[in-house]
Amino acid sequence: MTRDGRLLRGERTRSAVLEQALVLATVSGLDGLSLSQVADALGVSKSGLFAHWRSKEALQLAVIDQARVQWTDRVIRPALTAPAGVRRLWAVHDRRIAFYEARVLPGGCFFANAHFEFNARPGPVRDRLAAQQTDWMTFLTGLASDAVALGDLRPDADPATLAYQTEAVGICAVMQASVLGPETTYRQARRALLGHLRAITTDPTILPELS
Amino acid sequence: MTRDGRLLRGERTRSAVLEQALVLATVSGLDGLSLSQVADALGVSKSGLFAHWRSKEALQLAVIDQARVQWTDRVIRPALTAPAGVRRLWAVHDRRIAFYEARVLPGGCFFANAHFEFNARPGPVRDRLAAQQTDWMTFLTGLASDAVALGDLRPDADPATLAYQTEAVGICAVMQASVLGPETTYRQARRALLGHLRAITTDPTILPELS
DNA sequence: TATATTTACGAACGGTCGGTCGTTTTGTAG
DNA sequence: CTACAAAACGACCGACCGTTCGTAAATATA
Repeated sequence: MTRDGRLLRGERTRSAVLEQALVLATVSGLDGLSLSQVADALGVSKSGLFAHWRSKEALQLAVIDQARVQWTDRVIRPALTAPAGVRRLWAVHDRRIAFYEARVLPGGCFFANAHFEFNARPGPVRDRLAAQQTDWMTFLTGLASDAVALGDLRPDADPATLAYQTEAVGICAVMQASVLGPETTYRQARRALLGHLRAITTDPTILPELS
Repeated sequence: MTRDGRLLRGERTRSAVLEQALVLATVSGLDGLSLSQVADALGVSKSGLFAHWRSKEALQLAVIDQARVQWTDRVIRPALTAPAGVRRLWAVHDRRIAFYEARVLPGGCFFANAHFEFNARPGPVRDRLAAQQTDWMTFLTGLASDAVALGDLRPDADPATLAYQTEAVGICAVMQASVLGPETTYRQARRALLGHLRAITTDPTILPELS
């Protein structure tokens, strides 16, 4: 247990900076972000940031980790309360859309923004983003696989394809929301996946109705 | 017919700049792009660019138009040779994936990258990107609608949902290609949509086999 | 030839960027 | 109170940004 007030202060500002940087990164981009921007938004000095991170890149990597923590807390963990199988896969998708709906991040989805920003720029940032993406797809594929193994889905359903479709519908949602309007888009995003799941499930009664 | 060699020279460099800027924008971003970068890549002077576009923003808008022309030439127009109906919708998707596969743009998809870069930044650039996106979705919805009207698809198929799913699978493809590998991803992207189309068509024989 | 017109250039500007450094402030420990 | 350690600051650096401006080169017209 840390009782040193100096360290406590450091950790407090450190986490405040990460939170703010995560928000700003979804608007200006993870690279478009400027350190002055972050510092000014928090009323701290730019040079003070270098006491916590040696370079901008180090801060960017920390922001990625922060985004992952947020995603786990607000999307994955709540969804894990649903029973394993197709209902849990649906819960993850539903929570994800709810996360977008709640406008937690003004720029929509940190991972989508950052991924498209860095996917053609080799380096540690791109690598970490890619790792997050593979982890996420592995997670989704595992959920789909469980749903098949538990008999919730027809045995010929391909977990990889289902994971791909789930991710596709989710990404497309956050992409279109700012253009076609959130309400229409998110309804469409739920309808598209739920309709598909109901079509391949062995027991439609365990899934919510199409609205 | 313009015969003035001065104007001809201007148009030549103008289009060369747009072509180069489009390529670089998919790597560095439409805003991350720097004018020196574009100028150096072509061996022209940075100040010379301002003879053609009054500001960086004007160039960005021109690049968007250039990207639209390229997209029309390489995706839409070739697909229009397919017979109207579900085959044409499939042809558009297939050509789109082929466009990604051909690595025409090193950063994957200009519109996806630019959209995620600007979707939270109000201004003329965002507005034009949004307009392109609505046009594209209108186009896809029209194709789906035709497919229903022609009797290629079951009458209860919803064109808007089908357009949404088509776009989702396409976007997800270019997103995942750099992470999961192009071959797997693009096969998945084709399989996902083709499987869905075959499931809702009235005559599966007019569509290619699932591979 | 002389004169416009258009494209393209080099030099320079103010501003912002990421980053460094020495110092001050804040808190702990003897 | 003194000595020390961590956090935060202000001033400053070189590099690059988008942009402006006066000028030279190329091409048209007379």
